[in-house]
Amino acid sequence: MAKYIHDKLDEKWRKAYEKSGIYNGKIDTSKKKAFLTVPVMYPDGYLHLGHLYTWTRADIYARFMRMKGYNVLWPQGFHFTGGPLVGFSLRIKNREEAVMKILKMYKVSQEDIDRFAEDPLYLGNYFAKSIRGDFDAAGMSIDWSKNFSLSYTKNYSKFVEWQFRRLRELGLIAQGKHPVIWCPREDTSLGDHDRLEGEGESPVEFTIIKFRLGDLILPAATLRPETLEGATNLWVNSKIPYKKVTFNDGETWIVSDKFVDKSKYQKKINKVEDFDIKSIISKTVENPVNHEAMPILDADFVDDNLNTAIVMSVPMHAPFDFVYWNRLKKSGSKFYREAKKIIDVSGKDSIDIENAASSKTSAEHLERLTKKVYQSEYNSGVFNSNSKLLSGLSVKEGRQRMISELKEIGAYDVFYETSGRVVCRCGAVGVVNIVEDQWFIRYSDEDLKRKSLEAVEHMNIYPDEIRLQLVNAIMNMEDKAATRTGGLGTSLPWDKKWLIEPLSDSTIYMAYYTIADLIEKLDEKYIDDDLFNYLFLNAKPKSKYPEIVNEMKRSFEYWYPVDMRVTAKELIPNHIAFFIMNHVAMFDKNLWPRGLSINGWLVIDKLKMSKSKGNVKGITQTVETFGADATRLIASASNGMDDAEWNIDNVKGFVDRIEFLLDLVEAYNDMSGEDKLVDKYLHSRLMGLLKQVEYDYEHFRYRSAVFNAFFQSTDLLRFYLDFRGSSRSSLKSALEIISKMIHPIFPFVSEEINEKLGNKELLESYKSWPESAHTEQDITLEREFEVLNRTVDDIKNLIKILKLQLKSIKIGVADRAKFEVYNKVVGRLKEDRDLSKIYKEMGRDELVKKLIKNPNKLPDELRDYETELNVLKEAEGYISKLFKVKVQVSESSDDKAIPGKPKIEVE
RNA sequence: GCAGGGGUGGCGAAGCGGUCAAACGCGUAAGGCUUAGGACCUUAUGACUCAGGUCUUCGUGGGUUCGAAUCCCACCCCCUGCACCA
Repeated sequence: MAKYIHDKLDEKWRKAYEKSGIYNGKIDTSKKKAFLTVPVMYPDGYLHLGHLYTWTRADIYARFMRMKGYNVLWPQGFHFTGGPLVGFSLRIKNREEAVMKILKMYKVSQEDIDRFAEDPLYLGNYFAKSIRGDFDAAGMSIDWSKNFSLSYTKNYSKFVEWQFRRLRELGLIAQGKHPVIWCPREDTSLGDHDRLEGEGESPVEFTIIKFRLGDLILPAATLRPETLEGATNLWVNSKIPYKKVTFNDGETWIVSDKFVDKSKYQKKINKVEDFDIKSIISKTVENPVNHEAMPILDADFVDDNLNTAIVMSVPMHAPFDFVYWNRLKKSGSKFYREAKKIIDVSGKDSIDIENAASSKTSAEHLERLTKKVYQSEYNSGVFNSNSKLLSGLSVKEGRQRMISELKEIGAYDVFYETSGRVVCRCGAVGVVNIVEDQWFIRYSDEDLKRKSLEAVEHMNIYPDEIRLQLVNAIMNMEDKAATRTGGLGTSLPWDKKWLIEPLSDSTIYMAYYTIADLIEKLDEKYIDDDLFNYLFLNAKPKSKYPEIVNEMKRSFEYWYPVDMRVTAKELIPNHIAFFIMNHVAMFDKNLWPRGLSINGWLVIDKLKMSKSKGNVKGITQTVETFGADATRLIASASNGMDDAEWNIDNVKGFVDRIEFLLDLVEAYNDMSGEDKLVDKYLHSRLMGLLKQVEYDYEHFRYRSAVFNAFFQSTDLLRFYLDFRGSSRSSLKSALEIISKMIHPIFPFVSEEINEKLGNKELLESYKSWPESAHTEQDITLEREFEVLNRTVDDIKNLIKILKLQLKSIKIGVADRAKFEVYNKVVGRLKEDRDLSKIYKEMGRDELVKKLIKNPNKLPDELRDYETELNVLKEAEGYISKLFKVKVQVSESSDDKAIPGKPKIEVE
């Protein structure tokens, strides 16, 4: 038994590849090129199998392409821009428990931990190194000579500055105001990852309707200004404190105490005074649109965490309002009057608030109901004649109409509120701040969108469903805020207080890979916009450049555009869309991206479990335990972008089969059998698999690739040996094909097999992928081997049923005449399936009756008499070995012997 | 709300108009092996049968077709993303 000792084997071949320099992309104009990239990652922690999934998929592409004769460049950089490194450093500084536990688990020295807390760059470089080590251990064929970090590498920052000046020249940069969730304590924007609570919450625009009470303004905040004509009153809450705020524009508002703090980010405050809300309860304001009187009433559901804490009451369109309004009716209040319903919803979406909110009045129930009412009215509501202003309009139209009406009469304002509670890591509750001078990239530009869609149309996208998603993402693209105030990054060249944020400084960096190593050798004085214009936009050179610049230009022109970008699906609506759109904006059409391959998430079941046991498996540990090749099996977790559950038990079957192949590689040389039908079958099947596997690799269907290239092919070999196949040349050729088919996925073990077969060259050093096109498959023969397998199953079945002590087996293959009838029926069935007609045409043959008796099981494959007979005859020994009795195969004219289904007699 | 994806056996997951009771893997059961456990091997795993047979299933309800898990329509349910944040 050959033992699969992966660590030795891995090391041997890793070194061989390193020495060969195959991973280093060198210009070779005699070869077609393939430029592969995977997005840069943040070096803010250790790599785990989930990350490795994407990179392994990319690596398989790289290796497959090399075997197909392509010159492959696959560089990899890291991303330092923005918050992640700074954030991680801060968490270490705060000695957050979860973070410290991980660092301890990986045995990071105290000295390093202390430096992490002070120096995010040190931290980034530390983890970048660790991640590189993991990639190498797992056999990634990355060209590290072109590694750099965004935007930490100084020359890359210059490249980004050039990009932004160019975008500005193209009219794709704009400045404007922008609502952002803000930490009032730290005075910075509050990103998702900086939040203790409220991930995914965003600013929501509320309409403020100004109700006037003398000089005072009662600002009711609402998401549904269109219901104003159905309003009966205002609600305030006497249990919460209110203030009288005078703003710089001269208006004085009555609002909750809590609102005052929030409002200063959106309006300039002049003066704040205490206010006794009870002093205005029961007074009346006027509805600014229909001039009806609206009393100010007390209600304890008014929440001062939300907005102004002045609520416009619309009982027939808001369940909470209805419940409280209904109480007035019951208590016989003088303020009660009939509330008007102004929006109708037809059909089954209609909700009767009177019914739904009368019996059950729990807050949860009312909240759910509110959502439903809001949705159904927004989607299919129409204003009825109770609304003078909006009658006949849909709710969507009515809202716009009402807003312009309110603007006209000076009763309109807006206020942004967070869509849910947001809490900063520092503990402060987040508010919405309106940033006045934010810089945007104008992704909404129609011309840019149009050209980007054109780019997408010409891209190879795997799986192709992604194309639709990408088209939608681009069509719906709005302007993107491209700058921020905190974190790491490149300053905006014309407004230095801003840093270019990470999704905006990482859109065309793939072009920089092609010069990343060379530019470091160039004198700084040449590195400016003129250089980049010359290199990337083919502008006339402004200076006389040293030779290295021409080398850079040749490199860019050889490798560009990006042929394949491999990434996980969450980047489609943002990074991938930006990547495409910036290429379209900056570069000529022939430099636009050409390919995209998307994967889902990898869910690692068993590893999580072992983690809780304290038995952590990072990449290094996994590779040490199972070997690089076995670790790479994760790539087979899924065919497309579905999330894949991965179970480390899969590795067991892998080792078993690898050892089988290694054994066979030792043993095949001693075999000396003749070539028989089974050898033809073996070859035919392998050719079929090869064709399938090639398709699988080309379409990034790696689950299927592993299944066919590895599991199916080893099953086939096992069958061949069980069948007593023993041809030395057949086995050698089979092992050769299999080792090549599995090589992109299992590069190291396949090289070992390849070497033992006597091949000296590395499989990626020449065009080694076997051709399958010229070799015809023998489908008829394959079918007859299926007949054999089915017959064996049937025999097993019979023995079980009869419970007999088996003495001998007789197999009767149908005679030549039956095959003729059979093939005639099959041929006829290809024309149409009118069974009664066929029955008439074919005559009252017993066999015809049998064949078409069950419409679900109509035969559809032609069969060959001689092949069937010969295959089964050759299989006599095989069947005899299986059942350990004498087997006799002969022709039979018995009715039970049907083509494809021989007669079986057991005794 | 907008956009995208999905509902198949105990589980994961193939199939995407015709040998589909449904690949492959896991789990489970029985047997072999073993001092025992693990690993490994064999068999079974929708129901009813017992000479290779029959019936019922692929979210729900309709439709197209000789034939549908696969195509069309409607409905129900689930997941993901929605931007200044990686």
